[in-house]
Amino acid sequence: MIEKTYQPADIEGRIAQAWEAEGAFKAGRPERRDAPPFSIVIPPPNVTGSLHMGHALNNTLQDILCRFERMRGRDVLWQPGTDHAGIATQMVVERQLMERQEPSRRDMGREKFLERVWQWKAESGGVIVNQLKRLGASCDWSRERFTMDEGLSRAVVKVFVELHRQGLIYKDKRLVNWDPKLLTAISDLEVQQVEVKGNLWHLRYPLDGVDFNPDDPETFIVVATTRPETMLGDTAVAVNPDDVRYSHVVGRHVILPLVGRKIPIIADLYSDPEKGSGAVKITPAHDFNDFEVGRRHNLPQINVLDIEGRIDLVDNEAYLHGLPEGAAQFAEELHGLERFAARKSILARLEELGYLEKIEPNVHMVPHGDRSGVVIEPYLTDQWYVDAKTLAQPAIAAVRSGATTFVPKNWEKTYFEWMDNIQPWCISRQLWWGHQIPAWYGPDGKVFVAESEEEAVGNALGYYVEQEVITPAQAHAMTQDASLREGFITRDEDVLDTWFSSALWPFSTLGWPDDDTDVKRYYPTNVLVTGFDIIFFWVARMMMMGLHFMDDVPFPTVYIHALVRDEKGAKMSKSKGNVIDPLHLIDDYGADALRFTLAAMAAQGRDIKLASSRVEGYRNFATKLWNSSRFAEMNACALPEDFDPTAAKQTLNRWIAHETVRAVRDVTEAIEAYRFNDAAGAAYRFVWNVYCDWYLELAKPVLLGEDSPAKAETRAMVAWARDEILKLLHPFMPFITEELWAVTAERDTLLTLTPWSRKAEARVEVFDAPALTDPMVPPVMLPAPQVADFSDPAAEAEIGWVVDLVTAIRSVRAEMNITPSTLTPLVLAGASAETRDRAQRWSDVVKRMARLGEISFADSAPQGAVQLLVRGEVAALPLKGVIDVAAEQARLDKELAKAEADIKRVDAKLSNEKFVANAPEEIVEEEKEKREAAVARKAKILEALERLKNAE
RNA sequence: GGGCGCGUAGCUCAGCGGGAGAGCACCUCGUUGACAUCGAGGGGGUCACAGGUUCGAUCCCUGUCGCGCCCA
Repeated sequence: MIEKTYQPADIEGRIAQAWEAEGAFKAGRPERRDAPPFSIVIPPPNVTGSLHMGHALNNTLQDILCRFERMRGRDVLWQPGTDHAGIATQMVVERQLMERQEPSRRDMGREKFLERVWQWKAESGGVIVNQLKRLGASCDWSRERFTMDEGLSRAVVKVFVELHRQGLIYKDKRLVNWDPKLLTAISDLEVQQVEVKGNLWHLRYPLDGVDFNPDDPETFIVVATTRPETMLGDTAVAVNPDDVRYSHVVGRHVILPLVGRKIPIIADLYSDPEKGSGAVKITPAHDFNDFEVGRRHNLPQINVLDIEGRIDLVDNEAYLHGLPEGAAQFAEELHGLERFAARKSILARLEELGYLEKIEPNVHMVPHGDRSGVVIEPYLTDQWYVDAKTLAQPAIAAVRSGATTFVPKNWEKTYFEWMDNIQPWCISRQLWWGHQIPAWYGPDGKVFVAESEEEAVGNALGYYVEQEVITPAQAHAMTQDASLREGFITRDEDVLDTWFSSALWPFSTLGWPDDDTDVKRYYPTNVLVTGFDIIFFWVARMMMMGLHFMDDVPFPTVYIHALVRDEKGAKMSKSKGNVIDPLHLIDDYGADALRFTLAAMAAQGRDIKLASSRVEGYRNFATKLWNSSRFAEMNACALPEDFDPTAAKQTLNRWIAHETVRAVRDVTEAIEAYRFNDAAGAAYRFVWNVYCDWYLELAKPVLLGEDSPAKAETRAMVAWARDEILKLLHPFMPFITEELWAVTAERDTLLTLTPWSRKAEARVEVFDAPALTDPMVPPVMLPAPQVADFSDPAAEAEIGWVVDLVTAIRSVRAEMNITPSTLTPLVLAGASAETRDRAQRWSDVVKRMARLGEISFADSAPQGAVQLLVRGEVAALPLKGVIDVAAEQARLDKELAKAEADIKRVDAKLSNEKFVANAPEEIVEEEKEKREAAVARKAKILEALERLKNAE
């Protein structure tokens, strides 16, 4: 029995358990061993994260595809899991330690701290996974993976070692985005540019060989800078080669104020004549652009900050090199000053000595760490890098050749732009939580990279024996006893960027490198579903690693979906400025309503601004579906064995079969094309505006009438169409459809494993060695194909007439303010034989739905009647005395004007020679038909007006 | 400064070469036996603006204005 009211909260948990108990979402179910696989890897959410609207959308769309393909008979693997989120997780645990007033990370040491992280992960790391389950995500949860798992860690080590061996991973001294609070390098993508009101300080750098005089511009050159404190590390002044103001000084030198270093004036295009003074100081160790300029001109790199962003000059060889007497004292005075304090101090000194020309307010972008919130320091350090440029080449080629395509296609441009300008990928992080880099150093700093410590130590000891640094006996002892080699051979302390492991996700989760059974079956995956902000994070890196290690793209299709405006609120709701929490929406309206809303709004290429009223609207849709199933149940509608909808006798039943087949086709094709909003829209309209509004209403007289073959057939058809609807909606609304599936009949299987109906026009082919990368391989478990091709234009014409007639009468009744209790007679004037037949067949229904009394026929409409045009014929409501003649006249006049306007417009077109000559034939034909129809309409309206006049 | 995208009904959004649609809101009517989380009917839009291409432009092109995002 179906419950009286639809209560999503009551069914969702129970249904989820049913799926779980059946193992419905497990990949490799025995009966699908020979089915073509369909696989998706989830873009692994951050283990510290919780479900936001973006996740809800992303996973709803993946789930629609997975459920759809599962119902089409494929062996679906939706691979779930989370990533270990190095910085974020480490920060969460550190905060926890602080709150509990426990020893800090550094106090407890690395090993103890990592234990605590794992403990945290065990206790709180699964939050988002459970939230995804509430959403209904049909992942194979038994295969859940974590980037720090043993298996995935082995993949990481193997990839690192192999890339290192191939020269694609190397150690280099370059500028990185340094977080002086977290004390680690971070990626470009973790840096946020924030607009800051600062200043542009104009500094006078005295020219070498002349006496500096602040009042004589001939004795100095002015440079403008936003970061005066970095002047300590300046190694040149650059001017634009085309800037005539400075051409005479190129090649000369300046003496760096305060410091006393003699540095050259160079010509470089980087210097923009329009900006500041046109001359710019070059600090290769503290600015990314300057770093490049420095490389072009072989400038020294002088780092003047320590890891915490404090001035670091004492014992700084690079800085002190070549400085005059007294430099050491100046160095001591500034040493240890925090960078912003140093700025003040340096500016004060410059001003005092006449080196500060002016201060100009300046708004500019300053990089901030998205986790720490502090200003990021471009910082010169030794880090590990991936040669991304080399790895990117095949990844670029794969998209150019179409081996991987983006949907929508315009995102390929973004992809290319990034890939073409890709920089070396800094993969080391100065953190503890993550994959520790498999590199060991000897006493001279020589690096040994290997998959295991034993191997690395063996290689190292062998090398140092050969170099006669140690004796073979010492080496042997060190091999045996790790404590003996302490301080001699040490492991790199750093860990790898989280994205390094995420890049391997499409194959590491399948068991690589330990077992390639699943790799063979499920790689490449069929599609990656993600937001565009993630193209750089995941798509590019997965492409590079997949192509390099699997020799194939990780996915032939990348579906990029819209962004749901998030917690910043600016876009969410103008009035409230609040986030909409998907879990609250699930509480309020059910997961199905939320999912359907997201799907319905997921039009390609547009952001989603979600209004909860939309969710409410789709919850009402779910209720509608629920109640229509109740109606079917109350009328004992059940599907008999071997029911063949195409063999139905009743026109109404043939009509709904026809409409159902069409809906199945529309929905199927839309999902195939990733047009989720069209799919949802087609299903919605069919269920509500076709099945509920008309089919069930038109079927009521039969269902409420006496038993007959027609009634039996109708009961069967109501049930058949309902089942088709449940299947059609299941990918979108899995919970309610599964529940209704269970309570409306005895079922062999869960709905989620029930075959999808075959769409019309699909090629009926036996599954035969398809390309496994084709996401739209025909399914193997196909039901009766004859249904797919069914179509009945005659039934469509007849029911269409009924619908039009009822609608027209209702409309005019409302317009004339005729109360529902007034039953009006209907006269069909000059009706064709076909119309007479139809009218007789549908008399009961039309009477009931249009609130009619008797239906009769006449040659022409009675005098003083309201006359309606239904499919070219006149339907008259004799309402003498009831209607307002003047109002009816006005109504007809309006219609007449409309018809005349139509004729005029079409005539304008048809009389245009160019239109007739240039427009496609079918368009011209269409216009002619439109004209004929309008002319006929006009004639009928004129007749009607005439009769109205006579009535007066 | 460069790139991408968006300005369509009061609100949130579809459509995108041949006289514009949905959900919500609004107005009128409805206690008929699936459903008031409902039913019937209705009002409401020079599709930002200006040019151009075209037989024809909300849709394609150019520019302007407004807004958003990404990258410098």
